[in-house]
Amino acid sequence: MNRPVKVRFAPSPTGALHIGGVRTALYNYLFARQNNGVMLLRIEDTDSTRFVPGAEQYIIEALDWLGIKIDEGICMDAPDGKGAHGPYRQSKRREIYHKYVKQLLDSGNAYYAFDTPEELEAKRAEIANFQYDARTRSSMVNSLTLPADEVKARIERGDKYVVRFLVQPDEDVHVHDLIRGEVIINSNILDDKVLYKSADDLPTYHLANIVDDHLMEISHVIRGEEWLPSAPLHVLLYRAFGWEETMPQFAHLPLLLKPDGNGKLSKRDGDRLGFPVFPLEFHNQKDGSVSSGYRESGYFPEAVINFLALLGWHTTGDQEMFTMQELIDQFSLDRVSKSGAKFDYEKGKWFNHQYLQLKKDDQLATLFMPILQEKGINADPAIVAKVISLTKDRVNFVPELWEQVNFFFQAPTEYDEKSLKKRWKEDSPRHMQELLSLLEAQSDWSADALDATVMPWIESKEYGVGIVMNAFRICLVGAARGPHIWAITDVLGKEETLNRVRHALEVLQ
RNA sequence: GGUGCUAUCGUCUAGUGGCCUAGGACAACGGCCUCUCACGCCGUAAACCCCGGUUCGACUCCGGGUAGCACUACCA
Repeated sequence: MNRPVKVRFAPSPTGALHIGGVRTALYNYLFARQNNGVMLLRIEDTDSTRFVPGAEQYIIEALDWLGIKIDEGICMDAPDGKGAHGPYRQSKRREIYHKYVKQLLDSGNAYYAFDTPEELEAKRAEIANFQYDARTRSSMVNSLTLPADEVKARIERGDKYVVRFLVQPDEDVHVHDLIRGEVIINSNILDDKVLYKSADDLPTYHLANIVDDHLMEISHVIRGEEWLPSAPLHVLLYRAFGWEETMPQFAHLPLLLKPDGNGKLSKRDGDRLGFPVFPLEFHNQKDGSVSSGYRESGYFPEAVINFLALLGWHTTGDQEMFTMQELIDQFSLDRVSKSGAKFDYEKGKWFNHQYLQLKKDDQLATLFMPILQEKGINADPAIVAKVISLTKDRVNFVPELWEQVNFFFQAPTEYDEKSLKKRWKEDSPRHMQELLSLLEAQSDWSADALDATVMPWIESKEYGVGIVMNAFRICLVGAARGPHIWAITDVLGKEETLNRVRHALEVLQ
């Protein structure tokens, strides 16, 4: 059966979008685009207790920043969703779920259960590995054990109840996974999952997910590996609804793991190791916490995409740099690895370095200007672009440019001690005095002309190029670093250069 | 505990029975370049989890171990 490709990304608005979620969204997007399919965004807000204000907007903004475009559902230009299958927020779909829960109840695939959370808890404490299933449901309080009229009476009286899925025992359930192949799980280990919660009159993930994917005509469910254990339940649900024919194909993605140690990557790991685990900075309105983001850290979206795409997927060959279009062209689910990938932040930095080198100097200047202004510097964009061209190859991020270029805009007020110790010699003041006189007389300030004046002078005096130039550098920069010296004098100009030498001569002895 | 998934350099991975004395990238280390710091370039070190089996031949296939991970909620 060849259905049009339609995938969905269905996050819960419970906080900032985790980087693992971003990768899931990315793989969905790549798959959709490659197959001329549709990418849908649905908000799974069926847990009213975990709802975080602003999280949904955050998700939309993050995907937009990364260039993951949404064709249907909630998106930037349609905050309430666009498409023929709305609403796209599960909390707005209560009536729809009511209808389908009833269908399951009527067909005998689900039943009412009156056990309270406390009773269940007690049961779990009492019986090790207690599971609500074929073995135990007969000893619980539900519509299978209660007389029909009492069930009716309880419901009418307003007793709290949940609806549970009736799982038939002793059956091998087959799940065909596009990445892992055939996964077989016996129904005995499945419990009678709650499909409908009493607490907030909303379905659980399992029910809502199946109903929505069916109604929204999803062809492929590409999601994290944490869902693999419940995939058989989902298959059973499709069957119970009579939707097996159009059941989506499944692909369960490997998890993103901690850079060190074991376990999946968490927000805490980012805090602990000093890197963001969220695409954008997030201000949690619920608990007041602030989490750093890739965008605010100076990452380019292309770099994040490239980095993430390769964490769990690779083609044959040695290509490392991929544009979004190349990823779309080359992506394939059967080349997604089966094992989890440790999150290697260092490689992420390298990707950003590569993309930064690819940018034009004036683009970088535009990005850097606000940072300069923050430092109280109003510079000519052309000069900024010029100094960036001299220094960009030594940084990974735009904000790092500051420490590379600051001396172009601010004369050194103090001099790096280590540099002085190593490069400021006993003769340096005398050398600089002589150099000063030489440069004062210099009319042509071009790099070539300066070189033609200074080098022969050093040679004739036998001072040593390194000795003089490094001392000169300390005068101009304040430390032993920076681009080629004539590139620096070129930007500084004659007067500023001379002033810096004079100042150094006053301060340094 | 139960169930499932997974297993190549420190990390991300290439490898689909002979092309493998296992390739690339990040990180590490060394060298070159050089007025400095970087970048860049060149190079070095670094891996097939273990044990069986199948086969003329296993990193590749099968079985068993082991280890890691995930799930095991009226959370998603």
